[in-house]
Amino acid sequence: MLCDVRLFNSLTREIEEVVPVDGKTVKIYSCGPTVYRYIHIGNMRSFMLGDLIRRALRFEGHDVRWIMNITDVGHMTDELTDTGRDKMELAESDEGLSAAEIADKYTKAFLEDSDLVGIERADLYPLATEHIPEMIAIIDTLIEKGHAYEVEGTVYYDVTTFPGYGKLSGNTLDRLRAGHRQELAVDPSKRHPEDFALWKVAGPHRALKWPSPWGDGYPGWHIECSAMSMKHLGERFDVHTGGNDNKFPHHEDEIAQSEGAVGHRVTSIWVHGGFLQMGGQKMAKSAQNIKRVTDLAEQGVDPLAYRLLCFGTRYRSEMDFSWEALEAADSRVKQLRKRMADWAPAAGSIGAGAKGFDRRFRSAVAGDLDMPTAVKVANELVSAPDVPDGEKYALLATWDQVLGLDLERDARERWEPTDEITALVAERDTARAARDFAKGDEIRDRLQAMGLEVMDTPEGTRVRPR
RNA sequence: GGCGGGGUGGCCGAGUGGUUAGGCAAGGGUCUGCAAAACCCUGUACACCGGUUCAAUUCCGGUCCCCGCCUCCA
Repeated sequence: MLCDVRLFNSLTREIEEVVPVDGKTVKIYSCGPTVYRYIHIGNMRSFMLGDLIRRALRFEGHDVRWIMNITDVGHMTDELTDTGRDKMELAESDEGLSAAEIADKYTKAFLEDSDLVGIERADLYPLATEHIPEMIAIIDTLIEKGHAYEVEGTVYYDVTTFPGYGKLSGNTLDRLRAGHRQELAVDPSKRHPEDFALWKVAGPHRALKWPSPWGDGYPGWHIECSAMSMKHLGERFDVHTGGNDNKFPHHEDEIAQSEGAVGHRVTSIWVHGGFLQMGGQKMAKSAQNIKRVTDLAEQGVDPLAYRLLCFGTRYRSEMDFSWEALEAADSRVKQLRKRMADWAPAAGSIGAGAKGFDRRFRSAVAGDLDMPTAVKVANELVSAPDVPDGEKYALLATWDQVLGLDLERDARERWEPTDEITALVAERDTARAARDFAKGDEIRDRLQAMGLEVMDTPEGTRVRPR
C-alpha cells in the first residue's frame, strides 16, 4: 500500500508529489554543516528534515539516494581584521590545529550528534575541498556561456543574464534594487550590485587557496553545492533541502549557477525548514543561545526526545525551544517505550481498527510530513480501547521506521533485576502479605532510591527502571 | 527600504466559518493499606479594533507587537 509522498515546493509554493525524474530512485541533496565549529540543535532540525524526507519516501516504498555536503571551506573573509583569512583558518589558529584537523574534528562531532538524534547516515557526505575541479569546470562553462565574467582574478556571475533570477526567494532584480540597503558598500568590480562571486582571488594572507585559470583563489559561496549536487546526483534530481536562510541568496544563486551552466532545470522540489528559536530569537552563535545535542544529554534528556519535540511542529514553521517542552517530550518517549515493553507484538495480520490507524498515520506523513498529526495518531492508537495490544505494538514498531524514536528499546533490552533487587522485592512482598506496611514502604523507598519504579500488581511487587 | 513568516488555554504547539487537536504539566476520580502504574473526568484558549455573516479564533480592512532573509549562517 503506497501513499503518494507530497512536499511543499518553495519554488512553486505548492504541494507536489515526489516523482523520481529517472523513474527509479528519488535523489535528495541536503545542505549540510560548515565544519569549523560544533553544530547546534537548530542546525540539527534542518538536518533531520532531510532524514525525515528519506524515511517518509522509503516508508512508502521508494528507493532513495540522499547526500549531504560537508562545507570544509570557510568562504568568508574575516572582515574584522581584513586579513583575508576565512573561518576555517581562524578556527585553525584558535585551536592550534590544521584546517584539515579542524574539519575532521567537527565533521566527526557532527556525525556523532546526528546519530544521537536518530538521523540515519546519508549515502554520501561529499567534501567541498574535494570538488574544486568540478567547481572550476562549472565556472568555466558559465564564462563561456556569457553568464560570468572575470575581474582581476575574481569571477562574478552576471545576474542580468539569468531571467529567472529571484524566482525562488521573490528577490527579483527590480525588487533587490528597490530595497537596496544603503549601508552596504557596492563592490566596484561588479557590473551590477546584485552580481555574486563564483571564484575569489586569494589575498596575500590567504592560506586555503587553489590554483585556477584565474590565478590562485578560492570558491565563492554557492558554487560548491552546484558542483557536488550535479556530480553525485546528476543534472536532474528530485529534492533539495536546507534551512529557510538558505533560500536567499544561497539557493537563489545556486539555481542561477546550475541552470545557467546546464541550460535546464536541475532540482524539482525545493524544501526549506523553519528555524528553531530560543528565547524569541533564532538560535545562532551570535545570539549566544545555542545548545548542542550533547547539552541535552547532559541534562538527562534522551536526545531522541528532541526528535519527538520537533515532530510537534510542522517543519516549515518556526519552533520555540524550551526545556519544559523538551522534558514533556522526554517523558512521553520514555512512557511510550515502557508501554511497548508491556505488549507482546502481534503475529500475523492486523485488524480493521489498526488498519484505520495505519492509514491515518501514513497519509499524515506522506502529506507534506505532517508529523504533528502523525504523532497524534500514534497517541490515539496507544490509548485506543478497541485495538489489541499486540497490534498496537506491531504498528508502532513499523511506524518507528519513520519516527526513529527507538520505541522498541525497552522491549528489546529486557531489563533484569539484580539479586539484591529480587531479594528486596521478595522481602517486601512477604512484609506486605503480613500487613507490615511500614516495612513494605521502607523497602519501596529503598527501591525507588535505586532509580526504580515500584508498582503493586495482583502478582505482587513489580519494579522496572524509571 | 525590499522579500517572507508569526501572535492559540500553565508550557510546546495542531487546526477550523458553527461540533474534543495532541503531548506534557495541573486539579478531581476509579483502583490501592498508602502510593505508583493504568484508566476516566476537568479547564471553557485563539493579540487589539472595526466589518462581512444567522454564526469568526478561522474571511476582509486597520492597529500593535514579534521573528527570519536581504552579509557567513540550518
